[in-house]
Amino acid sequence: MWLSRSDCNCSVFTQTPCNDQGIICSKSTLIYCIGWELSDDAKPAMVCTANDLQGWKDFPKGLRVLVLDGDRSSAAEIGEQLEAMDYHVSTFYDENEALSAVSSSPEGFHVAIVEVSTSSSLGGFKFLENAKDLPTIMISKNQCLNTTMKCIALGAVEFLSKPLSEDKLKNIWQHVVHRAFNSRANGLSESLKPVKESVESVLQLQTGNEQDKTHKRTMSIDLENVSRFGDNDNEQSVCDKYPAPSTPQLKHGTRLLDDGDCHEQTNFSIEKESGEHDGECKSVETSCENLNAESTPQPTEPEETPIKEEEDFADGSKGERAVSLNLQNEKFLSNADGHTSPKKMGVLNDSCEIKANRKKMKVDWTSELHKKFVKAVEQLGIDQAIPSRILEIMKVEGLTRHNVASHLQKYRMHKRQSAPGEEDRKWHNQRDAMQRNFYLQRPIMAYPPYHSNQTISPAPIYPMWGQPGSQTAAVQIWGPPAYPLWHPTESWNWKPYPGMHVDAWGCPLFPPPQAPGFPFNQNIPGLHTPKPMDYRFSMPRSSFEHHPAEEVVDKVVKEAINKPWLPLPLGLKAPSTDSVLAELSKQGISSIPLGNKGSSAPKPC
DNA sequence: AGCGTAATAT
DNA sequence: TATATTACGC
Repeated sequence: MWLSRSDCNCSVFTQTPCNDQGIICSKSTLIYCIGWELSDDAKPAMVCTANDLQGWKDFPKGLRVLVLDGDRSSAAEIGEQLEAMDYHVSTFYDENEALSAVSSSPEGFHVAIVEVSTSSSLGGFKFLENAKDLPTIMISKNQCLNTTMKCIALGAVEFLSKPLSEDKLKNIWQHVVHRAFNSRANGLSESLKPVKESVESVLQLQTGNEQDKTHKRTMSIDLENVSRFGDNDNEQSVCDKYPAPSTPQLKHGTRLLDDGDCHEQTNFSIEKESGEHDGECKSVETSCENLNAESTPQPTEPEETPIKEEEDFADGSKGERAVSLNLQNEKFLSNADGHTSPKKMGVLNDSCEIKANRKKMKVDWTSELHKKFVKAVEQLGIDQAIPSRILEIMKVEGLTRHNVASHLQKYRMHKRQSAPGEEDRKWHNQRDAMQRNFYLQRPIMAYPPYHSNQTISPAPIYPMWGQPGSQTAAVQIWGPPAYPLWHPTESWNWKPYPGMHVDAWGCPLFPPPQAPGFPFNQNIPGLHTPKPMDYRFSMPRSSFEHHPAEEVVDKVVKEAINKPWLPLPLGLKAPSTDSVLAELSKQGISSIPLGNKGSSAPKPC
């Protein structure tokens, strides 16, 4: 059985197969409709029986729409379309008339549709700026991104291109409901309450709350009863910060951030959809997090735990938030998905913070924490260093034996894989690379992968949110990042020459060359070998970026260095002492501190 | 039960 | 990628 659009006027309902209980409205649909997401326990509520659909009967009939279009024929056409949908239409050709109508009768309109023309007057903008209490949809014949952006920036809830179709118009009620549910509690105007209550009422019926069935009524009636939608106080309503969902069918300027995987207009994947709403419906997160909280064990003192929590973002990628402990201050890493949008910044953190306490948490092995760890390991000695004892010595609240075991596993692996004295640098370099990468790429938003290495791109049809060479663009558009960048003094990862610091794996040996096999790879033709001075500014040289030959050589050389007691692999000759010394001399190294530190020295067989 | 390790998941 | 989780053998 399928839910057809005609069965339910809520036109964003996705068509979802269901069991014989009735009709399943998708999760995303409900988010759109009601502004909050039902918990897993309440999932049966998403099963709409034919009877329940009565609650939405005639919805959204009666929506009062103000139309402002200087072009009379165009205005008439829009009016006809809207009336055909049982909306009540008030048409204006002049922004001043429209504004005075709104101010004299604020209860008269639920939503405005305003034409903005690039050629003639700026009346549309004037109306937009002066009727902030009214959810306003801007329309234009020209799909100019600049205009679109301006409209949205000025507070429009949506931008639609003309000609308007029924598909475009039938979802405009969402903006009304969205505003009703997303105004601050203290800013919720009396006129919004009926809308909210109506929706709640119907939804409670759907959740099987029998006692509410007596209050069953249709949305069309409730919309008629709404007096007005404006906020009474001067406080900016939340909806200004979280625009209502765009009409799903449309691919216009406001959805340029789509990463190319736009689905059929009414066929959103639940995962993606719910992700997109992470930032828009606070109550969505609250409800589902409560559930998560019950199943996810919490640290005894979360505020003292070096914990990160992961956040899912719209594109499925994740960001992390570090909730710091007694070791350092809280720092936000924000999302690394490059998909940041204004609606996800700033106030949005409210919901994110709620979320923060729910999800699995990661230990952020910061420099200091790692130091503590290493200190404990060294104190215990390599033989006695077992997770439980390390944990005892570290005395970090919130840290679990499992955390330590996991870190210990990695620690030992690194010790095994790295040459003595090289470990430290290697460890640091890895994090260096990662975080340089993080720093460089973070501001790049929604940048197609095939552009990633492009330094000169053709004039884009749409603006890029950031690209190599213009990374500041995104920041300029959306304001400063919501996350502080890594602070050098706080992080071991930003030391200019991390290898010179002995706070991790062992004793540093050399200034950081590009790869362990420094005497060799520099002689391989075609390999880019930055000078030491370039080191800090070069892009991270992960194994993925290495030339395959370089990677192989690195591996072989590393092996040879790690296990000098083994014969050299076939085809690899030991460098002559002279060549090594010459190379070292070239790099400004006159002596080699071969002394290894403590137990980290490998014992030859 | 705790540990080490490897594989796998997040 | 880093870290967590899991499975397994000890």
